Amino acid sequence: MRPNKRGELVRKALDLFYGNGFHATGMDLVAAETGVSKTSIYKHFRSKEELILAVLKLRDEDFRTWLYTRLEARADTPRGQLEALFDVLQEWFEQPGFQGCMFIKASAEYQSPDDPINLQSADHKQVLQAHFAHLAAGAGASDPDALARQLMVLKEGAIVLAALTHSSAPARDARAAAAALIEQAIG
Amino acid sequence: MRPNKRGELVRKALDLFYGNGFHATGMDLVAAETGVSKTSIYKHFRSKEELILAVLKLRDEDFRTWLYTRLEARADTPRGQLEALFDVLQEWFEQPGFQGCMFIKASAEYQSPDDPINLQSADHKQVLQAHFAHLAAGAGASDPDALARQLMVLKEGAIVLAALTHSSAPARDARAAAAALIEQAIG
DNA sequence: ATGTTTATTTACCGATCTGTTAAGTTATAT
DNA sequence: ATATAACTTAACAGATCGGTAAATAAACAT
Repeated sequence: MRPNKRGELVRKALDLFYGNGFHATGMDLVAAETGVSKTSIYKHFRSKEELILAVLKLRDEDFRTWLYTRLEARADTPRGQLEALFDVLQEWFEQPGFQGCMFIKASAEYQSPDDPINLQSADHKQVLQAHFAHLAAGAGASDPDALARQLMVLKEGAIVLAALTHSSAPARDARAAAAALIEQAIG
Repeated sequence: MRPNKRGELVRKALDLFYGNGFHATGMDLVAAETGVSKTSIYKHFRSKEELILAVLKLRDEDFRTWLYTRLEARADTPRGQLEALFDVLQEWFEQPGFQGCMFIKASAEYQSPDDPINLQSADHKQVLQAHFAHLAAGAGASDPDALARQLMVLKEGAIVLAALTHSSAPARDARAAAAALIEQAIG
């Protein structure tokens, strides 16, 4: 398989899993939609689980790169980027294909605490929280970790409700709440 | 089927779906675990989807009854109940079988916007939000709906993160955030 | 040109999926 | 006692699940 063909496969599999769910998307469909035969898929991934893990890895990279880039485009100070978080998330919610957070959905379908899919999803959230804590520290927050955790709560809540209501309105509610919390934590 | 036998069936199906997921739980397993034959199940529910909808209806009643009861046990004023919300949620997170919000998981697996399962999940959130708005109005909030929406964002975020991290810590972060928002909205 | 690897198609495996059919059992009501 | 309904077991569809084996075609190096 050409090296970039594998990337196309994972990327297309991402769309299928994201749009239809993990259990509901069979490997036959993945093969049909990617044009890669099932035999070839299983040459590169020993199981469906391994393919899902590769998909989640790609999603983590894509999403974090996109988020960080959009935050930097909106503000060049740590505090400004924290305040811009829910404006950027609102952009995401308003994109045509928005269907919620892939990691939340993955851990909802594979909820055993020691399932690799669950662990990798938890890791994604951990990396994001560390980034927010880094920004909070740069902005001079008295307790950067606490502010980061609070922003994470708002972020996950906004994503879930935006997906459930098919509306970007929760981003505005979260934005208002975040502004108050940031003001309180930094001054 | 005896009238209470049907209730036992739905209740046991709830446990199975909640613990294993919806697609991952087959009707054969439901029949085996409930002791109700598959034929009898299909006498009362025309499809798996109808059973799931009955399960969600039961969950909505159970959860809201439990939540309202616990809130009233902790405070007898609207504002007090709003402030107690995340203490009560923390109780939930620390219960042995806690596995996140069933409605979020249901809408994650059946994400088509017009899927009855998705619509019923959205309805549950709507009813809860209306209750919070009622409390906020009783507490004298200047914009009760806005406060209710913000609390919903915190609530969903706390639930998702508690499930993902297998910890009740997000309840404390959400509690602190909620206290600031309530103080700001009511004074 | 020839041998070797690499990828593809096609068909298949056993298990499980939702849902049904047919025949037998149990309980209830008259 | 007997008719009727409720419920059971058991087997069966037809489709799909994740995953493989064998045969074929294309790319490659020598």
